[in-house]
Amino acid sequence: MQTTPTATEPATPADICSAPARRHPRPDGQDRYTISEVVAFTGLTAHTLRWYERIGLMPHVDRSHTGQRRYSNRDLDWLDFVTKLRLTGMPVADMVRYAELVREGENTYDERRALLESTRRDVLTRVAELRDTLAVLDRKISFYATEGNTR
Amino acid sequence: MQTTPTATEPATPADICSAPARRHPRPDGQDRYTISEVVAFTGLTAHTLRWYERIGLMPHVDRSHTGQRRYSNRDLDWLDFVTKLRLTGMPVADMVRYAELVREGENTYDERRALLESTRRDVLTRVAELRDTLAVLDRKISFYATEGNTR
DNA sequence: GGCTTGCTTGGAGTGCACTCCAAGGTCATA
DNA sequence: TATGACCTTGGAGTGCACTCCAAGCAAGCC
Repeated sequence: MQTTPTATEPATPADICSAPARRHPRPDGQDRYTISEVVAFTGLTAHTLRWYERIGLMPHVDRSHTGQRRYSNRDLDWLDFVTKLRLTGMPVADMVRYAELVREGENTYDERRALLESTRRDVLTRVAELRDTLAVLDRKISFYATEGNTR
Repeated sequence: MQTTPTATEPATPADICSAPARRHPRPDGQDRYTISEVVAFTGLTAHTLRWYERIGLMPHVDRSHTGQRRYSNRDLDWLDFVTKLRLTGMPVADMVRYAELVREGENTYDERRALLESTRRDVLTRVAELRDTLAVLDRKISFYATEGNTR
């Protein structure tokens, strides 16, 4: 899963001074975060995080001795990646498929690469479409800006 | 509504030789298309076209003497634009708002421009996000391509 | 005239991605 | 040890953007 020990930026400071130093930013923590800390990091809701786990999009999250979730930096990396995939418009089902491949081990490298390459193509198409749209928007905007100096 | 008489490319030829010359490609037709012709043009379904009209996303489509829809080139231009907006991820409600402004006339130019400019900003953000994602994908893909020469 | 194909409507149904709820257990601080 | 914020679960609910359905009218062809 080629997880690099990514040092992320301080992220949203949120209410860092109201509570007794809730230890928000990722870098200075150890490797066990509560669900609400992960919420603060990723911008996902707790509901969504639990849901991701239910549908098999998260590789088993560790638990405290009382059964509460404790996310690792590795989990956070995974969530970052999933978030990126999500905003390409990739369906959750496909992401689950990828997660399965990761669980299955190294002999799925080929299929994983194929999946990512297909996603890559989709992204390129999407970018091209957006550029097109941008051109249309610019034409309309400049029309409204010049012609539309009403009042 | 600054509708330019856009001459579009031949689009999908479809089953142009099976039926008695169904007059598919836009350019050579006059200004009245049936719903199924519009389906062939836009790739939208008839359901969606009727739904767009119901929710106020279409500026009143003309009807035949028996009440069937007859779309004009102007309508087709509008649909092209709507389709572009749609794939920026703009919510349909916002597009309806824009359609309302168009119906209200020239004194809404300012608001229309503001709406399009905000959309434009969204598109730029989106493109930047996609570029980011592309970088991540490329890293992973090249990892799988080199490291992953299993078998 | 009969058949097929296409169009009409209001309203109900679908699929996706969350999003929320109730009921209860846990944790940190005063 | 009590208070209040936080966490747990399964299952139900939500919002968006379609998508489909049934019932019926209309047009073109044999």
